[in-house]
Amino acid sequence: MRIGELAERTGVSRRLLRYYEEQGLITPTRSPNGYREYGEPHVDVVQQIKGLLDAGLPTRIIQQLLPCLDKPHTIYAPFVTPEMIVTLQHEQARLSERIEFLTRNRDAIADYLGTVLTVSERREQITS
Amino acid sequence: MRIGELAERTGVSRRLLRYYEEQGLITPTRSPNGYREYGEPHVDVVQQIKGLLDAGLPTRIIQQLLPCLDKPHTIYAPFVTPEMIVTLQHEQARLSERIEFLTRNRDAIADYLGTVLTVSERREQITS
DNA sequence: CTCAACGCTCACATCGATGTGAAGGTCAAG
DNA sequence: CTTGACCTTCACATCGATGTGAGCGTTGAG
Repeated sequence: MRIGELAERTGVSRRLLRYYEEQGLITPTRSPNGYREYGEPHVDVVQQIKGLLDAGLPTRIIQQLLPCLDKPHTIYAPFVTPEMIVTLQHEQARLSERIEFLTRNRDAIADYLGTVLTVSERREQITS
Repeated sequence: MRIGELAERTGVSRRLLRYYEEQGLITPTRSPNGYREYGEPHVDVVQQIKGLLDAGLPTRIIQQLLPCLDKPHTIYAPFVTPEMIVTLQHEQARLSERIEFLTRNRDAIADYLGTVLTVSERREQITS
């Protein structure tokens, strides 16, 4: 498919799709006329990228992460340098921290909402 | 304490502390001479802000979140408008999505690392 | 053939989070 | 009284993620 269709199916603008490519996150092939050609798997990859970006990860990290996020679990082991492993472990730890932090905050909000809602319920009973 | 100490204790630059204030996230008092004066609780708040920012939340959301993230669980209920509640519920949902997404990805990396490490162990046994 | 809809590249604009520095005020130690 | 280490405001710079548009090529339908 071409860039327009992919944009529509992923909700990511054409501009950004080209940007992702520039950042080395996706590498579509080119038709003879120079048009970018995307395959079906790109839909998932782009959504993955979008999600990670939304989650606050920078593209240069996403680039490191992507190769180990595909389903068929291809073994890239021979190409994996020790440095990459270290980077991945490091990133994994950072992800965990982030998750923990967000969870704590979400739970705090839940608590708060719980309290607030109970109180306003009580108030409703009184005023009614 | 003044801005320098707070910066040192939180690891957040003076510049950013002023920026947070400009964004309405913290409101230090002023000494007669115009210097910003921070209290002990600001240390925690600033670290909270830093964490949320690192987690990818924009300041305008953090501003909404902060009032319900303090420990003594003050009841702000009387001041809470229905719109704010809706916003909070919405933000809570978004946080959950983010958490879920990050968790999935972290686990995928864990899987990958698991596989890669096992393979390289096996290789070591062979070559040794 | 022409026109609309799409694609391409390139470049400049914006926005939020930050850095950096200028020009000046405050204050404590020597 | 001076010097150095703070503080102030203001403004411009940068960086990453995005938008927008100009100028031009491609393609398919009428």
